[in-house]
Amino acid sequence: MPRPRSLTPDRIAEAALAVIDADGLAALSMKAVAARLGMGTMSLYRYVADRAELEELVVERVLADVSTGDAEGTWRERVMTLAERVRAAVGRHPNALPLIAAHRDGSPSLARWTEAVLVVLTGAGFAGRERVVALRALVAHLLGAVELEHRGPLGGRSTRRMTELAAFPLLAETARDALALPPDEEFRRGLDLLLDGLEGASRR
Amino acid sequence: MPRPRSLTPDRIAEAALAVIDADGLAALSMKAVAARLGMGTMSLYRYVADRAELEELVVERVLADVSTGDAEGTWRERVMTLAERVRAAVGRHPNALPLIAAHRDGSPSLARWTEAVLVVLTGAGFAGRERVVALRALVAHLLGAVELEHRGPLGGRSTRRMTELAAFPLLAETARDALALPPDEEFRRGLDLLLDGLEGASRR
DNA sequence: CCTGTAAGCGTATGGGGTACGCCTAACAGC
DNA sequence: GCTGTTAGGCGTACCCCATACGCTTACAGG
Repeated sequence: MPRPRSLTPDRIAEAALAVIDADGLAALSMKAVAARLGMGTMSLYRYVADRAELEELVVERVLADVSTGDAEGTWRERVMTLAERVRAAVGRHPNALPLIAAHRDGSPSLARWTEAVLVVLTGAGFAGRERVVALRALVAHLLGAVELEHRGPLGGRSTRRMTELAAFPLLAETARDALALPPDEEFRRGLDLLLDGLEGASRR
Repeated sequence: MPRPRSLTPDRIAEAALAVIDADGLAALSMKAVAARLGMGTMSLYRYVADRAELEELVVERVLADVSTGDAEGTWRERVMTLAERVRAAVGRHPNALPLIAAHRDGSPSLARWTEAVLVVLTGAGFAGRERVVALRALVAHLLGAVELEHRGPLGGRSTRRMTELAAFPLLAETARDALALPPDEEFRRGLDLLLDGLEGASRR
């Protein structure tokens, strides 16, 4: 038969991710990815329909690293573990975060992850609307926490600037406190607050 | 003196928001905004340094609508009210959500809102690291919930598609349950879970 | 009026995504 | 090995975008 394909979706995603990690999301272009693969720009279109599809490959590549097995302990410990795995995967490619937010609904790996969370929640006694609310609260919390961690406002550059805002004294004070709080601990304690609430709901 | 300015930042933000509301975020361009203001493209640059600054104007315009006064009741009711006001403001311009996520740290209105939340939290007994964690958890939850509400996966088009995923039975079942849950109720109940957890922490 | 200042804008540059069509590499069967 | 077929690789061209630069023009004070 004819000439064999020289690229796999995975190799393409890897190249795109390399561009994003090295030079930021703004540097992602068909040209840059093709160059890193040693091809001309238009050759990429043999493998992806358009830029959006390339972005989806990237997102899936990042989220495919998230394992959904081996979570041990009580249901809340297992939820925590699953959440931390997503956080870790995203943390490996923080520049890709806006892509992940934009394309997460198309990711099979995230669907797999969500199913795993639902297994745990169901085992904990959640069902029907309670379960919907619990799942969405967890996902919202995770999504927002990851976004906050990597895109201000209370975490780094802009936090430092906030410590000087005389007009907002509590904000300045809280920003100072925030600088001393390691991100891991902050994430864990924030999620613990939600899990406390969920535990109350599961007993009701 | 010389010729007077014919535009205000507010009029510019309004025009940009009109483009976004009518034709989506992808339609936002210097040209489209200038056209809506009855000017040539380059005239806009007399008022904003670049596209990023225009986007900041849009974000500030959306968030300036959020009132930080008049919140009544217990501290958790007041936090709920403040959160719902942000959700309502964003809901008025859902297409602008990615911009808000990108530029929220530059918004004075959001700083004002954050200060208001901190006043309530401080009044409830939160201080130091506890307060940092509480604030960040609330903001993360709000940010994530708003994003989930307006950009899938459990809310609309893609939710409907998920009801048919045989490979993920719980996801399909949960998606079906989600379709019957009004967004207002979902938001309120999700935030209530977190507030339950915060209430426990405030008593400790 | 005349002049200085800043508003308004036309043009040009450099980049991006991608439709289209050519050339050619690689394989199957003979 | 020769040949025909198929799809890979890519050059060109188009349109849209942001924006640097410099010209032209409107206005206000002398």
